[in-house]
Amino acid sequence: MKVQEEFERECEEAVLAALAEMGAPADLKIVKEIPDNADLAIPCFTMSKALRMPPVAVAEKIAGMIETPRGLISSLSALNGYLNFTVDSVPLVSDVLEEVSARKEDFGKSPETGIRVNVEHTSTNPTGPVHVGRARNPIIGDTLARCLRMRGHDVTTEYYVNDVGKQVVMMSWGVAHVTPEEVRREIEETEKPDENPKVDHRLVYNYRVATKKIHNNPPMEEEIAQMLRKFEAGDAETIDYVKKVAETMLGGINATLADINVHLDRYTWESEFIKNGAAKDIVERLKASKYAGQEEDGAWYVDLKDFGIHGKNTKFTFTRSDGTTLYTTRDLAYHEDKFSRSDRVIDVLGEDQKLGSQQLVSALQIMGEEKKPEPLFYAFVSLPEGRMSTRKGVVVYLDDLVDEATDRAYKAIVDGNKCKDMTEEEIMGIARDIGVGAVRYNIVRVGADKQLVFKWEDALSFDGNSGPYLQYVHARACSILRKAGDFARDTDGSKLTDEYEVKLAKVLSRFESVLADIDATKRVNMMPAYGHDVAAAFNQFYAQVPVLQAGASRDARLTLVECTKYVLGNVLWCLGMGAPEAM
RNA sequence: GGGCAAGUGGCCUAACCUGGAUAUGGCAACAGCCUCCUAAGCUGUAGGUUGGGGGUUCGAAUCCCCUCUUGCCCGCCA
Repeated sequence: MKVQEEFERECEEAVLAALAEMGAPADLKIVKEIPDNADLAIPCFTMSKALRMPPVAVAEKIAGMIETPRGLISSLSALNGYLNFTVDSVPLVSDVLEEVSARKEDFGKSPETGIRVNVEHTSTNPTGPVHVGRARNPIIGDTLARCLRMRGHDVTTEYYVNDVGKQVVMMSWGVAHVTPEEVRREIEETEKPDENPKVDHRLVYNYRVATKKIHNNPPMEEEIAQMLRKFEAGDAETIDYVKKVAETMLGGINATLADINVHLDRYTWESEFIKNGAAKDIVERLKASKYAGQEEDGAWYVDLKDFGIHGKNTKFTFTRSDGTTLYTTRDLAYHEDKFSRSDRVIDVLGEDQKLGSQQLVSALQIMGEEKKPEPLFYAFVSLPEGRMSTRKGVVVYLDDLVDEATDRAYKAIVDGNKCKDMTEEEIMGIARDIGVGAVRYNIVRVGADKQLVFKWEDALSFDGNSGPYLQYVHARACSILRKAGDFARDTDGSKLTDEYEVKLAKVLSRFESVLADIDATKRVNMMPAYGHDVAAAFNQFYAQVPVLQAGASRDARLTLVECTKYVLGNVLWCLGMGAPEAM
């Protein structure tokens, strides 16, 4: 994308030269914007004071001093105090097409940076299936990881498995001690039973029966407490048993994640930090700090009031009164572990973790750790009835959402009679791509810090600003290329001067800068927005400009179509969505 | 009580970090467009005091203060 940069440089230089001639101070700042009605705009408000002229007059004076066309600048006009520059589209379009054609599916991908980035996401407790309220985590995390890979970073995605604590111990107890008969009765008593045969859905019933049996039953409570103590003491048998149950549950969770194209590179088990003593080391290091203190009954804490922590209690407790470690203590050990093998550590977390994350950062600082995790928070998805709760049955499972979306996509394909030449298997594959695409897109398109109310009609939307809208354009482009057969690539921008052709090429050229923005801000919702821009520009082009019947510009247009296919294919890859060649 | 985040046409949403022109799209509504490359599409119409109030600025959806509403948090839980 040399031409765009060159163009911007030329504009800037021309303006600076004009300003110098007008006697403006040399350090005058120039602001550059890219608006809709021009390729580059420079507002003249800042110059107004220094030159003692109204902005509108400044703009007009400068515009009068710069002769166009000149280099890559094809025209310049002054309007409302702005200088609006237009680029010579011919070299620009040629440049875009050449680069995309040369790089193909690597277009937008940066050279390897060698920066090791760890993206921890999902990390949901292995005590039940993934529901839509939590689905934002894997979707945002996976999308971010994919974008960072495009940036050339060495990315590892990672799931922190919480296989420690009362919840998982109860869960394992339930798996070991609850009989099938008890499970059957529990299901019968449930108002809206969960019919899904996957393990993660089934084991929830063992967990529920266990909770009920243990409640108000002192001998059993003691049994659980006993297990917990053994666990904390590092008893390998107990830890391994609980881990095995957690692994079973995780199998179900991973199947769900795989369905939405999310694969984790690595799993780290919380229990490791108890077994290998890392959590104990953290305790010793924190105890040695000047912020450390001990309650009368023996619990240790660090006081974080000097670290910007507010509230009625600024103490951050890191051991129980009996000296055992807490979740956050182990999380500190985990972060040290991640720092030891990464340059950047990104934690995708629910907004309920904000305070915890802040405390973690402060504790790391107290320990003398120089690196800081980069948290990425998302607000919860709720239902119109309120907050999601498995217990209250106010819940939509991700498995059910994906199934429903896939079914609807299947019907749309069959109803649209678009499957005459397809096998059943092909139809199913496309339906899955579309269903999953709709679900992922719908969640990732909204800014992470925005509260989201889940509505089936939105999640299952296949038109307008939706995942399938982008996929449809990909399929359309593929269809044209299929029908065209072999053609000679033609990147000559002088053959693509139609307004829609130029607009499309300009949109394509923005891909790399979108990736750079996401790298810097972690705002993954910019990717679906960009994809929508590409798709919309293509659809307009498609409606206005014939390709196969284009005569002399046929090859050039086919090249533009092919470039769109590559860019959109890469966008869809970043979004973890399939790119169907027909739909 | 304190802290953190969000509030944008009937509904959802973009731009907010880094202040710039007439506030981006979509859904729903209305009116058009398939003898032509996939109508999951395209074109047009209508719909806004960016929750409210103050301030900074030549200029505020964007920054600051106040206020209201909503969500999240303030465990020797994970």
